[in-house]
Amino acid sequence: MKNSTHVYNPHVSVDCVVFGFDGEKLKVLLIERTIEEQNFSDKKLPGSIIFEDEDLDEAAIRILNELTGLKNIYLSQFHSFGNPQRTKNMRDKNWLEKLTNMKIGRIVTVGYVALIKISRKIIFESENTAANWYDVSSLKSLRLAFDHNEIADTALEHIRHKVKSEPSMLFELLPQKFTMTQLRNLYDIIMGTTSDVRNFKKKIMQIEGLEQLDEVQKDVPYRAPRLYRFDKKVHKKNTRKLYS
Amino acid sequence: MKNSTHVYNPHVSVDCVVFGFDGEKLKVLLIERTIEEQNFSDKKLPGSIIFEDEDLDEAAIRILNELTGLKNIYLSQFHSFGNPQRTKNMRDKNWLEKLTNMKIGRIVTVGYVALIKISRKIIFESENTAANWYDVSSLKSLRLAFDHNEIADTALEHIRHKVKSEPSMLFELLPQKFTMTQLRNLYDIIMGTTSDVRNFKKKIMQIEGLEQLDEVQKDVPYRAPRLYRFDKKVHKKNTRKLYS
DNA sequence: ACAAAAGTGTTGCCCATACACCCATGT
DNA sequence: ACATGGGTGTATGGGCAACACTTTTGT
Repeated sequence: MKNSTHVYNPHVSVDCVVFGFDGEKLKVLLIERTIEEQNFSDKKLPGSIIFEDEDLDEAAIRILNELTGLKNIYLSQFHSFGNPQRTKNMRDKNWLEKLTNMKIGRIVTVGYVALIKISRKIIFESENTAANWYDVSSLKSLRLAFDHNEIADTALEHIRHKVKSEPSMLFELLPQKFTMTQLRNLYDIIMGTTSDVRNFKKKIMQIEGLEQLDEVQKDVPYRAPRLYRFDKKVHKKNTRKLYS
Repeated sequence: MKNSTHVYNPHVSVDCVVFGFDGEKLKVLLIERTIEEQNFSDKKLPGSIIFEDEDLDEAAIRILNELTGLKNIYLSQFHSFGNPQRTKNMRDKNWLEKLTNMKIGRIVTVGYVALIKISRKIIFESENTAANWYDVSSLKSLRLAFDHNEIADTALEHIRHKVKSEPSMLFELLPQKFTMTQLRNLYDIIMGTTSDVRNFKKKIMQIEGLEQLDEVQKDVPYRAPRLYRFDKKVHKKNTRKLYS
């Protein structure tokens, strides 16, 4: 603090790791980045430098809204990344400076996890950005821009922990009506487990607000599975002092 | 991103919530802030704007080292705070600008929890700062500078969660040799529980590396309690795939 | 002897796990 | 009829919670 010549203010950005679930695989939303001069293309996490009068949560909400058109997305800040080297790669740096019309020295980024229902058809083509879902399992073979591989890995760790203390967050990834198998698959993919069918059902049905419907899935070439839904309001009402 | 006139770079700081335990109470380390012109005095968390080429973790290490002279302190980043209003209070703003000799618009801060053994005698008088331990329970009646009450509360929440998944972090707060009662008190204060003496011992003794010594505490006016110690190396060696 | 805190085991209960067979549907 | 995945119940063991009396030491 005393030697203010050492003090420096970086840019601050928010990066979002957006998870989705297609019924079988866990997905991440990545933005296609093309650098035409170099005939080069890769992927990055959605993110943006924060605006002048914007809170961090607000910035995350804005980024997701610009990208998907959706509001009321489940968001959870998980970690901040400030390694001075993280924006030093020349390709990344040039790309950023061209995009923002600013000289970029250093960026500290705040990481957010977002969970969205992949079922909602979303317009992923805002002006100059294209986004696509990628299997989480394919992440290790993708070289994302900046330190986005590290950020995505940390995000995965984060939701793993969070599912344990707050399993109801799983329903943010499922459509309004879903089958028990989908729910169990989702749980197992995130947690890296292989749950027993019967035991899983017993345990998960303890969650307030999760209820079995008198309805089955249509158009399946085998015995139609029953559908379930999750009522957030019922859940919140009856889940006050839980999460011991 | 498209409207770069909205983009703005704030300062980035790291604030540390330093916890200690004196055998009975959980303590936080607060810095005395005096504004002589106004004959005013209050407290704040230790923190600093990050240096130009410094990672966030490094900044936290530096802050704690400048404050206590210690190295190898347990550190854990827990949340970032970026509300644009958080540095808008005039008293805080003037104080900051005088201290840093810079115009301060906005500060995004990254919060760290630090755990230290209160037993080590520490020099808390670095040049112009004085720091003292305060009971965590007294926090709600103290009006800290900036949004430091909120930061401290979030830090407490954080260690509460963390103790559950990683109870060995409790030993960071205890002296090298400690009694079972101290350990249990510490656990109960953090978790807000009142554990049964026998059950607690059974459970906690499952931790690898925690061992009972053939030694008792001296100079107590009642039956001398036995001492325990925690061996970090033994713990790490035998605790690979745990924390399910 | 008394005050103050330390130390120590057993039991019952509940929850988590393990496990196998029949059912419904489409081809 | 067969292939595919859906759906269901019970028995067992381990871990957690409840619980009370004796020991040590200083005054």
